Amino acid sequence: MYTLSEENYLKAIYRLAQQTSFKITPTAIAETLGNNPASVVDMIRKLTEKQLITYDKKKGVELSAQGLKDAVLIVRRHRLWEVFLLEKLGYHWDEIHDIAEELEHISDATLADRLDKFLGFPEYDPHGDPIPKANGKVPKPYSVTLTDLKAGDTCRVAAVRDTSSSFLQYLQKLSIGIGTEIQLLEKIPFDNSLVISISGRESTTVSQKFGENILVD
Amino acid sequence: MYTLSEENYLKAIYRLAQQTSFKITPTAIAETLGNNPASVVDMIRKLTEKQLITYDKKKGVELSAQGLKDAVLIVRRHRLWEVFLLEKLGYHWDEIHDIAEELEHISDATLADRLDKFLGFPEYDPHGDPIPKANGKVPKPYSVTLTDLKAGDTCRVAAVRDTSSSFLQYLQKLSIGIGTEIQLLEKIPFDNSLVISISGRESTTVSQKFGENILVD
DNA sequence: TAAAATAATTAGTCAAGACTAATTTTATAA
DNA sequence: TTATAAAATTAGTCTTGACTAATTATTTTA
Repeated sequence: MYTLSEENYLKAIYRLAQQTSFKITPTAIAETLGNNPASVVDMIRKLTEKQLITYDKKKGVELSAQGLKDAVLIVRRHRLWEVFLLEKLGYHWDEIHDIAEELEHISDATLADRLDKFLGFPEYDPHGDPIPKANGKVPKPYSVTLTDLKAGDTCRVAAVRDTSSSFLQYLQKLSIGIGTEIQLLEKIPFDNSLVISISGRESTTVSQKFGENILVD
Repeated sequence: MYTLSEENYLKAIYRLAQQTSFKITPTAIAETLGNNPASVVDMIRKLTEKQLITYDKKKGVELSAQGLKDAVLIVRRHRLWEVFLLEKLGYHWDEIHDIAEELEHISDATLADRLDKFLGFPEYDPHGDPIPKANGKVPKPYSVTLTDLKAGDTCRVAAVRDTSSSFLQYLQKLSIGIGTEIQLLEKIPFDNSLVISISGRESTTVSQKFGENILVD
């Protein structure tokens, strides 16, 4: 299909498009991938030539129909492999992301669909992200974060935005997983820290950054 | 661990060492990988620097202890993934090799062992090749080929040497699989063709090349 | 609006890993 | 044993996808 690099750019652009409503700039892509903006400009040229994206100073980078289709497939594969690693091979929450980053590039045409069937057509991956369907349809992802709540509100954790093992290990330590009930007790105006109660237990304080990475139902 | 290329060279050298008793030359490696001998010489230098192989005009290329260990792990991963693809995802015999060529490079440290356990510690892959154990021990592969038999001998197919889909599809057409009974009726001296009876049915003639790629029990 | 800061781009470089063409070494055959 | 063929090696090139440094555009901010 494409090179590893091309696939990673497509995926990064797709993720940015999902997460933010701002236009997608070379700098934003560079930050996402940990690359130099100059390298990104090169790849933008390449992907534009292959008609996988369009780039316009005003509108930023956008996926073409084909680019979107390809990006969705990569995300589908990633999330299916995560389910496999967790459910079938017994990995933990915080271990699966990096392995799925490799597995998502396996290119066989029928692999994703076979895996999907083998796993029983799961709707969400272990981080709560929706798994794109075989037809390319993507269930609407959760979008309300803990920081969007008002003091006093109670919710359940539906998904996590950051899937790094450092974040997931922190969640583990706090006994937070998908489905955990959280009540927002207070927002500290100074730095937007959040005082929360996890599963009805005594209160804990977490940062704004933490709250922005917890998606709730 | 290593680059894709390095891993493929290690695997190719390992396979050659298993298959032939001749010394392993740059040309032989080049043929195996479909590369130019000049490229092979470059990589021999690189792998020698990394102490994964030794190279001596007299002895040819040999894997070091470390190189052997790494090569065996790659082969272990390849064969385990083949079992997974066939048994769990329902792929056919002739489809799994190429996908496993990609999957074998997934580098997580515990993946092979988890997969092994998940699959129930299989001894052989779908082509009859022995799956190296977690401790690096490799069960002795089958080594007697159809061409080694005498006219009149009967045997069972234990493994196939060539795992290309063209060969496997040919076997499919002849209704030959692992375990199939074959009797060698006659060897044609002119070109070493073999007249065989498959599962006791009427005779078929196959080439010497064919016979060399069927390992029997 | 002009100055300063930030972002985007260009130009040139580098490493990996392939290639071709040319040369040297080794093996085979007359 | 010399001539020829085959194999190995060297030298130089190419592509991919990164980089840095320098330059040009575009935003912010004073």
